[in-house]
Amino acid sequence: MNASAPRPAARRRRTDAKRNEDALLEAAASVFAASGVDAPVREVAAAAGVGVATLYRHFPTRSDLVVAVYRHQVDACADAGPALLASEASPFAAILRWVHLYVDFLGTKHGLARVWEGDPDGFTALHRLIVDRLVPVLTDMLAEARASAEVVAPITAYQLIRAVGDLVAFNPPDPQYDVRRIVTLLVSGLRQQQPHP
Amino acid sequence: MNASAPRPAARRRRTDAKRNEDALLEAAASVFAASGVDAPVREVAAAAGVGVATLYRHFPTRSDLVVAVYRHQVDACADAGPALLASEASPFAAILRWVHLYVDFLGTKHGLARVWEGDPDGFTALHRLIVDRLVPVLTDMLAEARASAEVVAPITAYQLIRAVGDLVAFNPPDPQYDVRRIVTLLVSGLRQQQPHP
Amino acid sequence: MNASAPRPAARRRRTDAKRNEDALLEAAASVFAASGVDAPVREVAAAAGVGVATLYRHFPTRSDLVVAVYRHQVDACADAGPALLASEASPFAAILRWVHLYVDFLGTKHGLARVWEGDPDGFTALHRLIVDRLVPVLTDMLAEARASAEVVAPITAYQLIRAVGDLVAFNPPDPQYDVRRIVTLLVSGLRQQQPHP
Amino acid sequence: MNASAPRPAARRRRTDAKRNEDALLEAAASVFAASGVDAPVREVAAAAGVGVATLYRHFPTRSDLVVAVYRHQVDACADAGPALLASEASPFAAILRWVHLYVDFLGTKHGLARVWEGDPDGFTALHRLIVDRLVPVLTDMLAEARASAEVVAPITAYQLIRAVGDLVAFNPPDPQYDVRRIVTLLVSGLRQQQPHP
DNA sequence: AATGAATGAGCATTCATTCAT
DNA sequence: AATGAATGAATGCTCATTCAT
Repeated sequence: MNASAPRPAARRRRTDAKRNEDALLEAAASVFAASGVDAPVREVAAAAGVGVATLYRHFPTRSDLVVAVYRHQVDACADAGPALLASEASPFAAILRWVHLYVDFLGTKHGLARVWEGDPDGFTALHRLIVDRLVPVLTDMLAEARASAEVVAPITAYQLIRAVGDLVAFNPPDPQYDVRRIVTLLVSGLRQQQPHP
Repeated sequence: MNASAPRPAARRRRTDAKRNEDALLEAAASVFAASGVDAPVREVAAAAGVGVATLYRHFPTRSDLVVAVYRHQVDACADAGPALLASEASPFAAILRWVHLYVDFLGTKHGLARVWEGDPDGFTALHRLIVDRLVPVLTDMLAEARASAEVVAPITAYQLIRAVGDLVAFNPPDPQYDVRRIVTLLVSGLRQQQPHP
Repeated sequence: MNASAPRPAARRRRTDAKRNEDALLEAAASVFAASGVDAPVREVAAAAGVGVATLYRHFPTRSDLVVAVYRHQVDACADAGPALLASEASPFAAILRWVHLYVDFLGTKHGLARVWEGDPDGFTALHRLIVDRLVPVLTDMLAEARASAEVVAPITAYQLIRAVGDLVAFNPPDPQYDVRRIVTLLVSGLRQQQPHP
Repeated sequence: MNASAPRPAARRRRTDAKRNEDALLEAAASVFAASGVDAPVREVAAAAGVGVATLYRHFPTRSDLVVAVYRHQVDACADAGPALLASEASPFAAILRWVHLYVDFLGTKHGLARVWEGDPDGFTALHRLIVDRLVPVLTDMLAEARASAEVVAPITAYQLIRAVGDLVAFNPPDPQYDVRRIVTLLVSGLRQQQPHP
């Protein structure tokens, strides 16, 4: 036995634990989609087929769980920004596509709007994650779009991301109300000089 | 017994009841502003100086209370539509002003975003109230703005009102995030042909 | 109807509420005796035949309940001090009798020792009650006993009361260990000059 | 296999196990002092740098751990009895000194009062240890003191040891309440004929 | 019509103990 | 022999709603 080959027992234990963590993440994603991020922790644990304490072991606070659930998607979204800038016909087109990717990410996650409140309990971590990863990406895209004069409205990336979050957060798929259309409306406003209300 | 001369006792009864109802409405408005529309009913009853059961008598569901609290403001908002259409420089300008009046109304009411969810428990009534009173007003304003080609985006009044609600609902005054600026951005998008995302 | 004859409904309500409160006090006394003052609140509520929330209504914190349970007995104990001073053959005899009344009061109350810890959660109120009501009584008795030279040890009433509490707190009736005998031993030490350990 | 030459592997195993046990004892002593003997077992295991199951292997019950932690000190205390009898000026002086050694031992161990309860869960073992080791020592000392008529109160060693335990158990250092003074008061009572309460 | 006491379900969290590796 | 992940029962507390007076 040597350092590069850990004992099977140890590795297996970790494998099982990882399996549980994955099950929790899947369960949480599903439960959050169905019942919002405020769903009872017991419900998540039950959906994952584990005890509540197991959930607490892996994710000591609800915030940790929420962040873990969304981190992958946030990362993918962040990575897509530069790619779209390169592939789309114009910076504005890239922004529009990127914002819709962000909408995909926010998807069905009810209750996520609380992320933007200064909630001391929970959502600080997710708030930070989004701000840290997505705001810089969109900031760059907006800068390019301004350089080409496609975007003229004095809106920051933070404001736009937060607004989209609000628009999506509480809207499950609804034939009467197509979120994408509204998000497109919002983004298209970037091309307008802003009137005085 | 005849309608024009109720017995003094009965009249007194009604007077007291009205007084209670008014106290409840004031209390609810204040509590909702401070703690959101999810605030405990006891808190509202206590603020009004009445028992909880009295609250329930007047407003059997939370939804009824919410509606009653906001009906006056909704009415005022509805009435302002035609007036703005007459006084502002253009239909678009009128729409912009009117939407900001609506923002004023939504103002400090945390948690109001749930109005748009298909919440069976509450909010159905407020949803209906807003749809019944405000959507027609904004529909007319949009029609005029389209007639003058100021507005070209294919957005319905319902969609716009709902979007503004989402944008405002969870955002207490925050120096980092000025809701009005975002709402203006959204409205200014009405003047743009909508791109395909 | 006049002020001296409240409406039957109101009075009856209060009567019922009082009945519940009494039931809770009895239940708490019994449960505390059996399982200590740390016993689950649910257990007390169940023993009283009421819901937990009813318990919380009457006694918002555990501390409140504990104090309420013991207040009557503390009062009785306090009142007995001067009476014993008058009736017993000597101040020392009165002290001895009084301390044993205090032992009766502490009786079977397991877990009560925590009263003396600086427990921020709970017992501050009971601690204060005992200090406020009993310490002055015993202080007077000790003063008289010192005046007649029966008591010479430099011990304060607070120290003695606390010591007796410790001796009794965790000792349910046990044939192997008679608390009264030990308490008597402690009190009889008051007549001795204290040696240097 | 023979006793005088164990295989190196086996010896190594035992060495490791011993190391773990020592680490656990040190950790437990420290944790018990800081958080009382009720401290979570995980805390002890973590402080020792081992898994909880390792703790359970070495000390199947909390009681076992408590006893192991305190055995050395109990032994030292027991040994001091005869020595003091020889060195002090009188049997009573020896008793007083010895009891204060016992107080030193009980020292910072919060929650130890439960030792005297008939706790089926834990503490039985520590109870037995103290009874087995210390009671005989104090019994001898009391016998000598009675022989010289210094002690006249009919108290057993068991009762005295238990009383001192109760007095010390829940009293962390507190300027308002000096345990040693009270213990001295108790011991000095031994020189008094006991009054009838 | 008004009261407010009572209810009990619901939720977050902790901890002792077991067990597969 | 050691590990530490998993378990789930236990507990404190809150809140919407009902109901007898």
